[in-house]
Amino acid sequence: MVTQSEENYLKAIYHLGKQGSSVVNTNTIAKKMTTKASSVTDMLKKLADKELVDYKKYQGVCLTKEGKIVAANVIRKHRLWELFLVEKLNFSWDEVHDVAEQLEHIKSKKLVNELDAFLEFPTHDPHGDAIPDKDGNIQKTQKILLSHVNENIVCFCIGVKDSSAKFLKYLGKNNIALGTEIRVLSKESFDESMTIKIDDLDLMISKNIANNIYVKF
Amino acid sequence: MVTQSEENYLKAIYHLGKQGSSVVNTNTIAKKMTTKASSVTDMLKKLADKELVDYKKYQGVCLTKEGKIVAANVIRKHRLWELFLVEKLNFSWDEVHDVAEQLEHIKSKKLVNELDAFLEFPTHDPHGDAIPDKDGNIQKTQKILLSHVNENIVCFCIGVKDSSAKFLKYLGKNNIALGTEIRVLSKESFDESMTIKIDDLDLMISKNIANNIYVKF
DNA sequence: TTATATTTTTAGCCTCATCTAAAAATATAT
DNA sequence: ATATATTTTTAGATGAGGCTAAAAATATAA
Repeated sequence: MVTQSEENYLKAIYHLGKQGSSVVNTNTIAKKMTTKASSVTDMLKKLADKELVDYKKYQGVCLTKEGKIVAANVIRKHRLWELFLVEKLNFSWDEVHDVAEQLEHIKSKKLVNELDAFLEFPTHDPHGDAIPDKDGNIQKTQKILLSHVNENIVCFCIGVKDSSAKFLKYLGKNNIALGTEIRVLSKESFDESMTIKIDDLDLMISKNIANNIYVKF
Repeated sequence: MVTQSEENYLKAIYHLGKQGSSVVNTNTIAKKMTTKASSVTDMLKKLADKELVDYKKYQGVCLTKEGKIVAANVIRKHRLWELFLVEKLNFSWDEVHDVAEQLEHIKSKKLVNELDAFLEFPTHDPHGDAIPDKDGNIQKTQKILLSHVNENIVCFCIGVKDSSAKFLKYLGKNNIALGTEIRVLSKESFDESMTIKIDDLDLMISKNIANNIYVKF
């Protein structure tokens, strides 16, 4: 049995390394999880005993095959629940995270599969992140930062890098959601701010904003 | 903060006394929760400190007003989730319990209220038990055991006393569900078995079965 | 009413996940 | 290369929730 806490560590390692394949440091994990390095060390030992991570003292960790499957499954559940909350229960995309953090730990194969079917086998969550399939495989799409799009090009919002409630609220206020069409009108080379058109409305955004929106063509 | 374990104890006390108002013994709780009496005593002290129960050493416990609200809220969540699983995710009524035991502990006011609305403000769960409202008030309906119904009377299944998977499976096999019309054809005074008609099919049931089905007229 | 049985509580110990403080290993800078 | 800084691990403690075994309170029976 994998505990809730163990699942959270596996998820963090998965997110910090590329799908958990590259080595992640103790301190990095501690920061991500707002806990102490000593607590991380303890947990890494436990996860290593269970063969969910490859861990060498002082050398960092990465996930084993089994560890990746567990992590991907937790993330799958998290993202399915997020979508459920937004699509069926009127949550806005900045409200879903805390609840999904709880729901992702519910243990029931049937529940996940039925939820998946109920949502008609979605591929992406409300933030544009891909939902891993039953086997933990995750579909990669060509994501480009809005800040890298040239003048007079039309693109579509497919996700965000910063998914803090504050940023999501800002996007909501300016009618930027998943699928929203964005035309880059002009780029200011001085401060790298840009003017974009959304629903026939012009909007000036800073470099910082443009750097946190993923788009595709 | 009320922990998951505390919620489970409150729920047990609620179920064992009439809505937690009557005094419940340590051993009774221990049996219900398949734990040891000593563990129960420890928890009762903790709950008493938090003013969720009224507890006097050796004299048993009952819930305080606050304790009742917490318990009713957990039960409300449990029953809403059960209904969700059956109505939206194709669970059968003998499959829902374990998952609902997990889901009932998810903390989010918005989630419960939206789920309630999504299910169109239901009053009863898939086993026929009333769902407490937001304030913890529970609607009582006139429940009669099928075994007490007289010959030639028509009634409707509104719930079960025994909600074990085994019993629920038996009912499913014989097409007895919530709302099913049941006509009592004859009662055998010798062993108190009865013959009933369901969907034009005659069925012989033992006293034990008839004693675990609630009906109304 | 005294002895016996049952129930409940106490005392002490265990595991899990966390912490602090100190020690050990590794990395960086002069 | 040696001293200093940083990172990581170890050692020992804590609180929650559970356990066993023994003691204390209550209930039952002779």
